[in-house]
Formats: sequence, C-alpha cells, structure tokens
Amino acid sequence: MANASTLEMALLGLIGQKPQSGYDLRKTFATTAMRHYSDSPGSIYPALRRLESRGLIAQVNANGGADSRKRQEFALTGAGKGSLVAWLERELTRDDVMLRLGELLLRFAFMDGNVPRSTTIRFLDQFIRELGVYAGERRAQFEQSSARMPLHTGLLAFEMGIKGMETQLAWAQEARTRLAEKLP
Amino acid sequence: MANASTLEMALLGLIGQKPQSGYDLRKTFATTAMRHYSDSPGSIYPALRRLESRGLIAQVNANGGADSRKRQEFALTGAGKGSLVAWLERELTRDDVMLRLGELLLRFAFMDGNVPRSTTIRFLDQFIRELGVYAGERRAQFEQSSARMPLHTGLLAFEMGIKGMETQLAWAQEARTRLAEKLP
DNA sequence: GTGCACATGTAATGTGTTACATGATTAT
DNA sequence: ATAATCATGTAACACATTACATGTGCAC
Repeated sequence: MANASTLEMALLGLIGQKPQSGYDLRKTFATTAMRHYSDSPGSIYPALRRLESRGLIAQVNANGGADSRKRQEFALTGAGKGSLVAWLERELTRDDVMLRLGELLLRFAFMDGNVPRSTTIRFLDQFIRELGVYAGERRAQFEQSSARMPLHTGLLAFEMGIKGMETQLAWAQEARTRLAEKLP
Repeated sequence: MANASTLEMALLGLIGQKPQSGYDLRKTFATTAMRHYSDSPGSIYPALRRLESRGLIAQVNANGGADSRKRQEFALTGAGKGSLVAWLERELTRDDVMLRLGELLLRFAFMDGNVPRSTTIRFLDQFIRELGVYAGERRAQFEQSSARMPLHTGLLAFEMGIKGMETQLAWAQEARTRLAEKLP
C-alpha cells in the first residue's frame, strides 16, 4: 500500500483548502456531503498524526507553550501539497472506474485550486472513456441475462448499478462541456 | 459491532443460493458485478471460518477422510438462513440511506427466494421515502450553494452525488411498480 | 515431467470503529 | 458553579490487504 488511504487524501484536500484543526475536520465530516467518512476522533486524530509524521502537514497555530488540550491547526507543507497534486494527477485506470468511483469523485472535487483546468478536462476525458467501455459491457451482460431468465431482485439490483454508471457518464460529459467553455 | 460485516452477508447470501466452496466464491467476486469485494484468499477463507465457527454455515461435501487440500463446499445451516433473513428484514433507517446505499442494494438483490414479495415491496417503500427526503434536502442545499458561488469542481461533484440518488430513487419507484404487478 | 489451473491457508501490517477518558472554554 | 460545547486523545478489537506458502489434479 504505497498509497495513502482515501481518508488521508480527504484530509489533505480539506486542509489544502484552508488550515484546520482535527475538530474542524470532524465537523465537516459530520455535517456535509462527506458524511460517509466517520467523524469519530479515533479515525481522524491518528490519521492527522500519520500525515504529520510523514511531513505532509504541520501545525501552524501560535500555540504559546503549554499545548495540552488546545486547538491545533494544521496546514499543508510543500510536500503535502505535492502529494495531493500527485494524487490528483494520477493516471486513471480501468480498475479505478470499476472499483473506486467514490475516490475518483473525491479527486475531481479537489481539482479546482490545485491543478490547472486542462488537467481536470483530461481527467474527465479519461473517465468518460473508461466508464463508457465498462458501463457498455455491463449493459450488454445485463440485456443477455434478462433475456434468459425472469426478472428478479438480483437482476434489478444489477440494473440499478448500471443505471448509476450511466448517470455518472452523462454527468461527466455535461461537466466536461461546462468546464471547457470557460477554459481561458 | 453486533452486525456481521457486509462481506459476511454477501457470503451468506451467495451460499444461500447454492452450496459453494471458498474458491467458487472468489471466482464470483472476481468475475461478476460483485467485483468490489476482494477475491483475495486472505479475506474470504477467514470470513468463512468465522461464519462456520458461529454455526451459520457448515461443510456439506462427502469429503472422504484425508481432507488436505480438497474442495470444501459450504451450505447454510438453519441458523445461517435465519441470520440472512433477519438481515434482509431489518428496518431501514435514515442512516442506511445516507451511509450504506451499497449494503441496501445487496440486501435487495438477495431478497428473492428468501423473503416474501410483500417484504420486498415494503423495503422499496421505505427506501423511496427515506431517500426521497434525503435527496430533496441535498438538492435544496446544492441549489443554494450554486446560487451563492461560482461553479467549481467541488460543487459539480456534489451535484453528481445528488444525481446518483435521484437515479436510484427513480429506479426504486419503477422496480416497485414492476414487482407489485406480479404480486400474486 | 513440467506447467497451469484448482484450492486452501497463514503472517504481517495498517487502519477504521467503538468506547472510554479528559482537559479547556463559554454561557447561564 | 455547573452544564454544554469545544477539543484531543488512547485502548481493544475486528477486519481487509498483501505477500507468502503449499498441496492437488490434469493436460501436453
């Protein structure tokens, strides 16, 4: 596992937007669309310590002397910013599309402000291509299956998965158009 | 964690469809729409041992005597079937819809053959109600945000999440209609 | 008789979850 | 002063992943 976990990347991305404390991050996870990350201290504080020990984030508050239970704000270091950008710029693989759609969406969400617009467009192009192939294969497989056997909940669930991919595909195409319009 | 993991439930559901070996299950995870479960032996064999030790599955092959590296098939026990059905029948909560959509889809997929059609319909009704409320709230929040600030990738990703929910909502409504038609 | 698919397992590691614990600050 | 909220942390546990290890049976 040379790569950091997606929780760590979510933390890097958020801290990159503005320096924050562990408590701030927990609040974000508890109250926004990033709800599916746990807001429990047992996940976030250890993750912050790991990022700190790897030199990707550093404390920035003018924390007098006695630091016992005071607010500790973190900001990205140069290395942290580099690590974030490297993650955002990673080549997108078929496996990413098949297994890690959520992570791809997180990457996309953090692109503004961290990578040039052209990188975002290229990401969407790759995304559209890979997801198009995969969704097409699944759709064909579903048509075959549903012709051969009566409709049951297993098949319906399979269809739901495919419809989800098709929605994401349509969204990506529209997003690409919208972003390309204001490229300059 | 009173509940078994979702991997364990996936295994119970598959074994409930027909007795299978660990290797069969790995193949299923490696080649079907259930790809996002790891097909690594390090996850599946220990999970099978756990289910066996809890008495939810049992070996069924006429395994002569020397059992060294032979194929070992498992089937659901009575307790296993009971555990599977209890999971399928669990009341659906708001949190399930917000955080565990994948698990809900898995539950739905396994309903045929394990619970009566009326239970499946009730599940969809609850799903539609809870997801409708949640997706509506998110949509309103998105409209507010996108009116207040310029469109950026974070907002676009947020919108994608909402569109996914709306797709699932529409699918659930159609599935409910289709299943209710052939209730008798 | 060598290679490949079948088939099952263990050990090391990382990390997320839950539950518990505690100090600091602010409002009443 | 006392309750609520802010804020950080630890310990026990379960689990997934990766890499490694090993045996079986068949085809060529």
